[in-house]
Amino acid sequence: MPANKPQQDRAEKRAELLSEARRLFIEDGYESTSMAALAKAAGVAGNTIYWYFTDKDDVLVAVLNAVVADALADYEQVSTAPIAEQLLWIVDTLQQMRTLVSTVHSRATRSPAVDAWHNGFHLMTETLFRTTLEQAGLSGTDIEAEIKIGVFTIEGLLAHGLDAASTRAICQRLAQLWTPT
Amino acid sequence: MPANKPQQDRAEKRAELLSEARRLFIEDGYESTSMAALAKAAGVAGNTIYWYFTDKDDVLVAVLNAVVADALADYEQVSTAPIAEQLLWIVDTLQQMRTLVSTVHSRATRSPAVDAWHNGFHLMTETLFRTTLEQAGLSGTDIEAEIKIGVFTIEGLLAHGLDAASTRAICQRLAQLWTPT
DNA sequence: ACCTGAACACCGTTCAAGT
DNA sequence: ACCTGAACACCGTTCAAGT
Repeated sequence: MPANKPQQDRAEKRAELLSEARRLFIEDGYESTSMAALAKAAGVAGNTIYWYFTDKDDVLVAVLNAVVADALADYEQVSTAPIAEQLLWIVDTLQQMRTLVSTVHSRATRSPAVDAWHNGFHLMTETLFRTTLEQAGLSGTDIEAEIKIGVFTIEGLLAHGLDAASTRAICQRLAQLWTPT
Repeated sequence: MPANKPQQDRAEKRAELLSEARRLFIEDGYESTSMAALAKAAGVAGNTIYWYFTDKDDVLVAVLNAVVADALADYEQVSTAPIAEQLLWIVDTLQQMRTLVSTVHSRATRSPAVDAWHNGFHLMTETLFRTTLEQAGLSGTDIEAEIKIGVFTIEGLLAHGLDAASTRAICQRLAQLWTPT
């Protein structure tokens, strides 16, 4: 009868490990968090993690998905706001994974799993931008170039952690670029 | 009498180690190149490197300086070309350190030496952009925002290695943004 | 001053053994 | 199915010993 009970427990334990990983990766960084430290924080032996995740990069991908899922869940709040406000919101929301941006780029060159996640994230972001730009009535052959400029700028803002004033100015300049005169 | 002869030899040997490091870091990546592999390629014992460099990050900084120095030496060729051509040249030239871009961002969070280099590089690039934009007759309060957008876009192009057509389109769109109508 | 072999502390991961 | 202690191969770095 209880055919899904153990699965329930398994999912819960995985979620616990994931929660600890998310906290440690964001607080201390991916490289600074050893599998031993993660296991200790979760109260299990070092190698137990490998029963729930294939390797350390798999933990990273799970953390990234969790952070992005939370962000998307809150997106509706601003989905109808002006473009500049949307951009600012995206940067602020994803700022929590500031330290993970460089990690993703670094690991993507070595881990196929992280590379796949990175490609998917860019695809999603560019689709989001394209929709927004088209709704704003933008047209022309340069729309693809503008999307890339937008994505790269967001990525740069995330990675470098500028002060609030600069961040705001850049988002507004970017939005202005996309507002037909 | 030969007070500078040993220094000469020392500089040569350091240059040899640096040359091997530059090749290996760019070909195989920073993380994939162990200090042991670097030493073997240079024909010395593993720990000999530490007499010429303080640590692995110090080798990285030396490699980065060498690559940028070579690039700047060639810059005069295009310093009077149109802005779009200048941007394209910068991306093409620095493309050789494509794999190192993510490494720099990743290591900057852990190594003060790499962080210092990274800050200096951004300062240099932004100064270069500012000069170019002012010469182009651009003014306004948004000039700082535009510089950042430019730098982040270049960085994104370097890190992601887009195809030639996309790269060209983005550089032209960026240059167009900076050309007063 | 320069170079080395050997050791150190750490890392992600694997494996045989338990329940 | 799930968890563990112990081991493995590797890493950057240090140190005592040589010349």
